[in-house]
Amino acid sequence: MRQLGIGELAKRVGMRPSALRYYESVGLLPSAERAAGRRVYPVATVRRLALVKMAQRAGFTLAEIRALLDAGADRGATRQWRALAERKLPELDLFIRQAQMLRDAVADCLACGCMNFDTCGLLAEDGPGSRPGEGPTTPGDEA
Amino acid sequence: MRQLGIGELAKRVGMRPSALRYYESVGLLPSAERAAGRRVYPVATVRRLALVKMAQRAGFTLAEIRALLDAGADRGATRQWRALAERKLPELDLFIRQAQMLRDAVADCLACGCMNFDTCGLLAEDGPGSRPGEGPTTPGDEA
DNA sequence: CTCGTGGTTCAAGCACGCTTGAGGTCAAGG
DNA sequence: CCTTGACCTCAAGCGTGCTTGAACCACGAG
Repeated sequence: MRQLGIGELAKRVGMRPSALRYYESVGLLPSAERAAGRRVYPVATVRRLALVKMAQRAGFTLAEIRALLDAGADRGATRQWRALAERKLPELDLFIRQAQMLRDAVADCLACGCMNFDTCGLLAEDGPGSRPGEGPTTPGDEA
Repeated sequence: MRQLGIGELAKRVGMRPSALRYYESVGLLPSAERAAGRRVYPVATVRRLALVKMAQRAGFTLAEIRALLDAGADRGATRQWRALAERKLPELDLFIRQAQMLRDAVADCLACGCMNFDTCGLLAEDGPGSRPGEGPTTPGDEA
């Protein structure tokens, strides 16, 4: 069984078939081969989708993920991929650090028995508030 | 200057005033004091908003964040907060691990000179695909 | 006094990421 | 044969998280 139907693929990656069709429609998945009209996926797609989900949770938009995955499809796209990747790496780092801070905050708050974030003594007076490297929403961003 | 106008607060946290009004409207920020009809925020709000952004990036919905922040407002909410926090902690951990995997994947791909994720040899054949603890969504699959 | 700036409310609109519904095809099984 | 069920397409709908627009108010500078 090196090929998967859409239902089975969906089950494997924990999504709904409709989501996979949607991904195809927006170019995040290549148009799947059809057998008797039905989509048939190579098993490798599971991997691709795992990457997609990971990137998504890390705050990438589907468009960005598509850019990352598709790079290399033509020459010059590689350049784009490197650019995007290099731009995103520090963001990703920042993001991980923040996630850890949040995790620790939640854990500490649970441990210290305080009632919430705001009130928690462990969290008092430290925040920078505005961070560099993630400027005010800079919209003209993606393609 | 221990008080901030909405514009200034927005600038400090890198958001738009409209977003802050929206947060107030959905109860994520307490209804701000008014001076001559205008919202005036204590500086501490900067911290609260930093927490909000952090949690948001970590995949919490605004409703969940509100729950986390507001817990303690009344008795019994504390129970809820603990429950939510305990439920979210492992999620947060999983999430951080995944973010790190992604980060490393991106970094490795950049380093190895491959063209993209899919093609990258460093990433070949390892994925579990479906993870436990985040089950296959299973809501009466399709029609 | 008038203007500009920056605030107010409320309703509507938008982008993203899917889901749902209508209407149809195909293949196996009772 | 005829139903069942998984799949197909296409269009419309939905939840979240804001933004935008219209219409109005308040304050300070020129």
